[in-house]
Amino acid sequence: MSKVRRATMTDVAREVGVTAKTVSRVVNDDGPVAAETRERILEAMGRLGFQPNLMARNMRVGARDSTVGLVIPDMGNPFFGTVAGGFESAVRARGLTLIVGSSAETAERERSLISTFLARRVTALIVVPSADSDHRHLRAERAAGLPLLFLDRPASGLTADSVVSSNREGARSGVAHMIAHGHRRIAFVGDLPELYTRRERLQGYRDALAEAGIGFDRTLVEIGHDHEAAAAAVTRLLGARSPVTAVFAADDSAATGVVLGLARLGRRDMAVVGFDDLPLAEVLEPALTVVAQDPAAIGRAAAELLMARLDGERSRARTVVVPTRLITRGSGELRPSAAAVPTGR
Amino acid sequence: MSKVRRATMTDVAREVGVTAKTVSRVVNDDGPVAAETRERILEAMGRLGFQPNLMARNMRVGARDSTVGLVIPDMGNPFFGTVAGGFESAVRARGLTLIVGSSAETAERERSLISTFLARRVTALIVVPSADSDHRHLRAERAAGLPLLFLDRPASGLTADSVVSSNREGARSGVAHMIAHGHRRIAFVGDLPELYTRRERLQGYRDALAEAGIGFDRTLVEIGHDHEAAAAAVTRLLGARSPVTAVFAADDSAATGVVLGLARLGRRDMAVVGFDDLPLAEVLEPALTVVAQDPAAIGRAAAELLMARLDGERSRARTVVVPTRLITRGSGELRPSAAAVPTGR
DNA sequence: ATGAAAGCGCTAACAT
DNA sequence: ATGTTAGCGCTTTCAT
Repeated sequence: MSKVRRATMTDVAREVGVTAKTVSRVVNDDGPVAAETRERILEAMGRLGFQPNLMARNMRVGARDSTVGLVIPDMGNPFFGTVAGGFESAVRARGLTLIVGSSAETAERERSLISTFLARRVTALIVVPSADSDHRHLRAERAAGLPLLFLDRPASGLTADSVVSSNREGARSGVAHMIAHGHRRIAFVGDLPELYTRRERLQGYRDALAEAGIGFDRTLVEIGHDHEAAAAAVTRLLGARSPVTAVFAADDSAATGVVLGLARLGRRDMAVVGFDDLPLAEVLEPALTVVAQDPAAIGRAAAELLMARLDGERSRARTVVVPTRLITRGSGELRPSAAAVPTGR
Repeated sequence: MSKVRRATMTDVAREVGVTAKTVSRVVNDDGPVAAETRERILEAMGRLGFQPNLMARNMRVGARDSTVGLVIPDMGNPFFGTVAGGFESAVRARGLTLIVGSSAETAERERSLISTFLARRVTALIVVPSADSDHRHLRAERAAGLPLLFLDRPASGLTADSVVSSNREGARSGVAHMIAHGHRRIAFVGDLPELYTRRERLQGYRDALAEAGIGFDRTLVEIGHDHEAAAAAVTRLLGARSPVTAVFAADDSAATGVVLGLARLGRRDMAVVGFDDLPLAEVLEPALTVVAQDPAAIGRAAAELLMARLDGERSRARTVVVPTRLITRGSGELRPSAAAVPTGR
């Protein structure tokens, strides 16, 4: 019952009366082995419950560990979970295993995780950078040929491959959608201003306004880092002298809060478009129109980029932009309500 | 730019003019080193970008790999993601890293992942079993002292530690809640019958009925494996000669489908209680009453159990049941509507 | 077709 | 305070 030594190749070899090398040949299908010897070795392996020690193998072969290190802000966030899943299923055929950790959006935990992963000699490193992190310390790794990839947000202080959503264009299309339905006073509710994704989406919002010749009003831009903050923001926006008729919620947390705030106010007449799809979006009343990201595709794109690097592709750093898609369900198609339309001059 | 050899302890030692062992002493804070030597070693380490090779260390120390292998059905599912996150933050202080893979609910992928993890010599193994898997093959590992833990569902063919939600009692309380509000015809909509969690929750449903002296009617038990199936189930249940007045949705997918189905029918008068909380639950109209699980607590409980085992606890297999909590928000408190109440005999 | 020796990077157990 | 030797489990290289 106590921790017993696992069978090694040498154990198996001794059982059969051969050398470890011969067992190794059987295990790796490498070099000739007499059919009968192979039989006996396989039998002994089964009997002893032998499993080759991957650590030892990787070490001797001088190969890196057959893992890919992944640093994400939060494992409970289905967006990152789905990205990770898409990545994992794309690389598993190659014998790569995923090793993950949460940075909790802090630069310090991010660094400590990266450092653990490097110590493990991961085959490649994927990072979703936290807001205040700096990646210059990875330059040496990059120079040494370690495939490095940044996800959802670009690296800072370092040029490297990255995969991101089409944040700007996605946001632009979502806002343009509401403009096309007659809205001119459209609020932007999003995460903290230092976040890359928020900045990009805010740009997209401004792009859409500019295209339509609508002036940018900074009082319509609110921070809604969590549900309650976003709900409060909506209340403020609707209580203003010249209230908005539509809201663009730049991430799922903001969208949830906006919907919540509107529900509390009993307002069903506001147009809303969210960024990032929500499982219950179609159940809401009105059903929520969103700019959907494709997290599984992001994971797959990351896998492809990385595998190309592992296959020796030496081209310069690439950024893959994964398209978003507007899913219209009702909330974005509401026309400006009479009640909310400014009384005019 | 090509894959360059990483600096080793010997490289550092040579730089400084000492032996690898001395460098090792500095790195591991193990044994005395002259202050000045230490300085020079640290300097050289920095200059060469030395990072100790964890694989080599683990191997020499005869320790297992400092990782915990985790097999979950789906990384994109926030429930499992949050469990994993809770576990990870609890074990990180111990220097353990999480290595994960998705089984996609298939026994075959589950086995292949387990096998990869064993080959890596993980320190412990955590598995969320897929419906048709068999864990007898892990008996030898267990006997050899590998800490083994089953999550969310028990192992099959093997006695081992496990952590589960209080599925039965949680479901009982959710259904009892609706009974307390006057409902007697309550439907059960859940996942496929072979799933452990569904079976337990169905038992809880029956417990609640029995307590209230309400007969069990198998025609009120429906399968809603995905949203659409659950929505269709609701339509059937309401179209019956003697329609239900309340629905217990035994998992989040069923709950989403039930809410969706009711919305399509325009029925706001049905009591609904879901199992497992949903991010938008409070935004629904009426807001969704749920039996909430506590995935982070499940992860922490798993970490504690496992760490106790690593510390040598040899007691027999334990099952930790993590409590659920009824969150009342409105949908479970609706009284049976006149329209839906059976006309009586 | 099989084996012997050496070594991957590190550390345990002894020296000195 | 530092060094030597040996070996973790495996594979490479070269013999036989």
